[in-house]
Amino acid sequence: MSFIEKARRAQIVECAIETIAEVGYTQASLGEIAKRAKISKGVISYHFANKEELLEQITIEYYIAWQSYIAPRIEAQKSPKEMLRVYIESNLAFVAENRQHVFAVIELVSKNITADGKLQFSADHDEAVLVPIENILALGVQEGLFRKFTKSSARVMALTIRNAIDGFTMELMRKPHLDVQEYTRELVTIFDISTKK
Amino acid sequence: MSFIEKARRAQIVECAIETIAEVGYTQASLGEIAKRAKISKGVISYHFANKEELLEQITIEYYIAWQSYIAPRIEAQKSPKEMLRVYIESNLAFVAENRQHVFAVIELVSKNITADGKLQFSADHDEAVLVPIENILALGVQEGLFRKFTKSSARVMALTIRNAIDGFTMELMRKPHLDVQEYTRELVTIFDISTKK
DNA sequence: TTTATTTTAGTACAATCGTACAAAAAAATC
DNA sequence: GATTTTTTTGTACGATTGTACTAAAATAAA
Repeated sequence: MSFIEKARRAQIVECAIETIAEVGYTQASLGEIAKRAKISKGVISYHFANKEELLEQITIEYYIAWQSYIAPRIEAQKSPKEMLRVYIESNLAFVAENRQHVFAVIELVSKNITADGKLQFSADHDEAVLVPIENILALGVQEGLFRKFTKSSARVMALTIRNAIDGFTMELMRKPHLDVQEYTRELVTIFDISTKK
Repeated sequence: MSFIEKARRAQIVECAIETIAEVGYTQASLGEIAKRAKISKGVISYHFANKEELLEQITIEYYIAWQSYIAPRIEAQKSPKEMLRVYIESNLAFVAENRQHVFAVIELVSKNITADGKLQFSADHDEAVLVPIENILALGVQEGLFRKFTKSSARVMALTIRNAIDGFTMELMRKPHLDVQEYTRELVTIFDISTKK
C-alpha cells in the first residue's frame, strides 16, 4: 500500500466518522462524505472496494482502539473487585474521550451495516465483548470475593453491566454535558454492591 | 372515521409491524408492506398522510399497550421493593409476550424515524419512561427501605434499570429461546441487592 | 524529457423509494 | 336504480444513492 493510499484511506475513514457522527448514518452518503473531505466521490470508490468496506473499517479501527485502551488497564489490577471497577471506569472514560468515533460506531451497529438489511444484531460480536466481564466475575467467585454466580447468572450480570455502559453512551449522546465522573461513580457503586458477597 | 377506514388502518399498521419485525426497517418499504398485505401501494397513501404517520402509529399503539400493561401491575403493589420487582417482571413479560411489536418499535427508534435523519435519540420520550422508576426509588428512600439516593444518583439507577430491560430485549432478539424466567429472576435479584439499605 | 502508472474528477447509469395522480371499482346515498 | 362519494388500483415522476466508467491530472519511472 503506497503512502498516498494509506493517507487517503485514513483521511476518508476519519471524514466518514465525523460525517456519520454529525449528520447520522442515513445522511452520510458517499457524496456527502466526499463533499466534506473536499474530494470527488470517485476517490472513495477508488480507495475502497465499496461503501461497506469503508464502514467496516470504521468499526475495525474502533475495536482496536477500544481494546488497546481497556485491556492494559484491567490487567494492571490484582483483585476482581478492582478489575470490575476499572472495567467500568475505563469504558466510560474511553467513550467520553472518543465521542465521535463511538457515536459513529453506534450508528453503524444500530443501523446494522454489513447485514443485508435484515434484523441481525451482531450476535457473535457481543459474545466477545462479554467474555472479559464473565472472566472477572468467575475470578471473583473463585476467590470468594463475589457472591455466588452460576454460569448463566454470571452471563446476565455481564450483560447488565455491558448494557449499563452502552446505555451511558446513549445518554451521553442525548446529554453531551453529562457529569461523566458522577455517572461513573454511581455505576461502580451499583455493580460493586450487586456483586458483593 | 368510517368502518373501512379504521379496519384498513389497523390492518396496515399490523402488517407494517410484522414486516419491520421480520425483514427490518430498511427493507420495509411501502411496496413491501403493501405486497404482504396484498393491497396496492396506493391504499397506504390513501389511509395515511405519509409513511411517517404510519410508522408513528406503530410507536403510539406500542406505548399505549405498554402503559396499560405495566401501570396497573405496579399500582397493585404496596412496598417500593415490590413495585421495583413488579416493574422489572412486568416489563420483561410484556416484551416476551409482544415480541413482534417490541422488535418493530426498536427498529423504528434505533433507526430514528420522525427525525430528519439527524442524530436525535428521542430525548423527551426517555424522560417519560424514567419517571416511574425514579418515583419508586424516591418512595423507597422516603420510607427508609432503600439506600440513600440523591436526585442524580437515582437518575443513574433508573437509567441502569431501564438499560437492563432494553438490553434484555436486544438479547431476546438475538436469542429467541432465552430463558425469560431465569433472566427475570436475575435482574430482580441484581436491583434488589443494589437498592437495598 | 518522455513514458508509464497511479490517482482524481466528473458524469452517467441502474435501482429503489415515497408520493402524486388518473381512472376504475366499490360502496353509500338518494 | 341512478348518482354521488369513498376506496382501490396501477402507473408515472422526481429524487436519491452506490457504482461503473472515461478522460484528465498528477506522480513515478525510464
